[in-house]
Amino acid sequence: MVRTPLSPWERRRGEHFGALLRAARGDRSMVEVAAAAGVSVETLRKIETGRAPTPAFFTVAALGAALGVSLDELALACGRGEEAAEGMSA
Amino acid sequence: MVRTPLSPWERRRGEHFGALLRAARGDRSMVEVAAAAGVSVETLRKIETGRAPTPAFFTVAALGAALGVSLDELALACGRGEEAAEGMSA
DNA sequence: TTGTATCCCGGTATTAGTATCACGTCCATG
DNA sequence: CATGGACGTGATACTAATACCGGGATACAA
Repeated sequence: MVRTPLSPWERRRGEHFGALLRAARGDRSMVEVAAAAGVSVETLRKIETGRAPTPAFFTVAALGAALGVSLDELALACGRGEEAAEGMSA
Repeated sequence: MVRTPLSPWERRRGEHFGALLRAARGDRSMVEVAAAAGVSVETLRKIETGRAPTPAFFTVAALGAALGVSLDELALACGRGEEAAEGMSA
């Protein structure tokens, strides 16, 4: 076992992350946003449903651009309460 | 063969992305930043050298938090090729 | 009813990310 | 010179993300 098998909280973070994206999608259809972001509808669905808890950075960036949401806010909303934000002693 | 085998410009984007992270790391050591971000040094090295052109979103988020850089700026600096790929022939 | 459009889920296939191991190198220190 | 730190690279292992395929359910219009 060499790779980290996705912690439970990572799964939950993925669900929350997908919920944020779905909320940002609003009334627009998945096909609409997926096409705008340049990803497949299946991928968008998996991310929104949390079945893809840790999507690629540029995938999220494209979705964020298509949805008009900030990546920093997304990361902040999902990464809070985790050591991912440590090291800010600067 | 169903997955997109990473376009050449995606590879270049990954190199540029890694260069940005390395620049943001400054004089700090890889071990330092990798530990702060919660990723392995090898992963950070691969991302910086561009051998991992499309890292995970939260990995980038952790690195961005450890380095004190904005995810939006990172995506903007590298993701501009997203829509530019339509007319980018070079 | 039929047709269309949206959403949703299962499986499948391939690539890619992440982590560990082992090697070598450079530089600074003892 | 020897040692230790950090950097770099190659190989290896395993999980995960992405895309494609088929299915289904619901809602609305013709």
